[in-house]
Amino acid sequence: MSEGVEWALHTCVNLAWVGRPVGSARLAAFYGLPPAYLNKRLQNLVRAGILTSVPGPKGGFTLARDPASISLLDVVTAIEGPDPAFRCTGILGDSPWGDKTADHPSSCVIAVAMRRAELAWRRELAGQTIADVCATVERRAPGEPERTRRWFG
Amino acid sequence: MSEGVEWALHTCVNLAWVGRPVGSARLAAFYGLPPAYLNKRLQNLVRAGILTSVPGPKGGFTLARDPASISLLDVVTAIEGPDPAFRCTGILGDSPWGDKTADHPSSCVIAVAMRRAELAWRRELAGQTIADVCATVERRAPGEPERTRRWFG
DNA sequence: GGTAGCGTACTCGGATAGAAGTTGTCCGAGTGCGACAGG
DNA sequence: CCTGTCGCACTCGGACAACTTCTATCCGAGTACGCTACC
Repeated sequence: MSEGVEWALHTCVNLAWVGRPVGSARLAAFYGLPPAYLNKRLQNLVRAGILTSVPGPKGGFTLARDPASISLLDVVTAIEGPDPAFRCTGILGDSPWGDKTADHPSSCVIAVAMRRAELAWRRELAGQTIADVCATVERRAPGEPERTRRWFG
Repeated sequence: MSEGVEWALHTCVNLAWVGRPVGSARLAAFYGLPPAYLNKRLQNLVRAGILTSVPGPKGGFTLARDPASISLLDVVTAIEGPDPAFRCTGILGDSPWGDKTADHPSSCVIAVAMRRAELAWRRELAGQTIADVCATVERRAPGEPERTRRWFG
């Protein structure tokens, strides 16, 4: 899985705490990440409707909607793309008595088993939101949001 | 995810049906796959203790143990490696007040959430064995094992 | 005719190229602020 | 002193390389069979 997923998730949490536009350069400086590349990843989140971007001075990135409505799956999908990790190429259709017209991703027993596992993965990710992460961190370290907000301000 | 995972899974099912050594060339011919590359992947399964290899004529690959004791997770892990898809690099330690000595993969809320999801994925995969897949296919197409055995023989 | 030795053909196994995706970098288009000149 | 205009600095956004991983291929080491020659 892309390393950008980790960056995007942590950045979303920071943005949830700050609450106003922050430039990619400053967001990257917080973790010592390459600014341009983080920018490239945040663009993925903008296209997915997770962030909104504001150009010009005082511009930057902000969460496009409430943190409680942004699941971890949303972020992961925005970065990694919508394709499942296991992709059935339908090699059963290439077997001696294979049917190339059949819908193998749906009929192949192996493909179904793999998709079921991936669905369980997605369900877990969809059940956790950015707001949940923020709440857990805040419960563990109550001063974290304020401290972060100050650093970015 | 590597495409070789799909090849390895289907090949394991075929090997379970045939029950005796089959060379990688013939296994690859069944699906029209590149023989040498399939061989390379089956070597991964040998190292993982899933298959046994027999050199020389009449040689080839065989399941090393009962199909009921080979889970889909075993095969996936053998091909993809033991590392989890999401890898916590501990960027929290690089934040302004980050602690580089902390065990971030265990303490970071995001890392924990991602690992939980991946655990659900692994659990689903571990719950399905090659024998289960064989049984499901056989229930749907009763003649499949015999037909496959004949093609390889 | 039976048997020991040898050659051959076939297998796996690891070392070697090519393609694709990820990671990293750069520069251009657009925007808001601040300075400056004029009224 | 107030206001309209201009320049500038800062932002995102997409286009352009370097590197790692995946895909594909080739050739060498080892083994079992089959043939041959000998007893």
